[in-house]
Amino acid sequence: MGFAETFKALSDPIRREILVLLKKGRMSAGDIGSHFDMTGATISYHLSILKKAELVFEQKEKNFIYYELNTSVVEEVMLWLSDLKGEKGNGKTEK
Amino acid sequence: MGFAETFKALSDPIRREILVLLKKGRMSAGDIGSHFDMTGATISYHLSILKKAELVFEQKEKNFIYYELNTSVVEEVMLWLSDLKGEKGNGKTEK
DNA sequence: AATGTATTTAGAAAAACTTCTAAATAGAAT
DNA sequence: ATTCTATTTAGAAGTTTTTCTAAATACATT
Repeated sequence: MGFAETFKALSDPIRREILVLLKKGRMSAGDIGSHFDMTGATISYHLSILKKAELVFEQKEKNFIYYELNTSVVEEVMLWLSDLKGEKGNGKTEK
Repeated sequence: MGFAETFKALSDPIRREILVLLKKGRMSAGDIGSHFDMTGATISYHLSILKKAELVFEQKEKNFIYYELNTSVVEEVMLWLSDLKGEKGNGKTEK
């Protein structure tokens, strides 16, 4: 939770691309990594940040770890932006 | 445009708070600064980042500079998130 | 013209971020 | 049990971000 972590996670292009990949469905860390020209360790670092932001969750299976998009947090961010835009809502604000 | 700059701008809590302040209407740099325990120079730095991200625009008047929220970029971010979530929307960006 | 007010720019220091290599962990297959 | 495969953790290097102080700019007022 906390918009700080969520927006920070979204602020990196690699991490946004990972999220877009996950739109199609869950993927293992290795499969995700194969889309980028970086070491597995670096991908693991990015996944850990997405996980901390709760933008993804993981499922261990055999010796793979699958990552899946968590759309509910995406929704929360949209609500914050919607409120910023001055959408009806209840006028509550959070930083 | 460029989501990189936009999300990066949104990733800082001070900058998000500035945007929330601007919900009520335009404010001068000084008025914005008075809400925070930081030097005017630092506020100016944050405003420059919001400006680069086009999340705000400025209007010079006398020797004041007024800042105002740019809701259209907020809207674009919402669309990106909506697409990520797999919304149908207007079908602009499918996969 | 001189001073004051509002804001930005420059430069520097500290903290945070991104990336790598190398090593560690955990489960699967031989 | 040993080795292979998938992934993470640790430590270090380079880069970027955030903040400050001090100086600069620009307009307004005296």
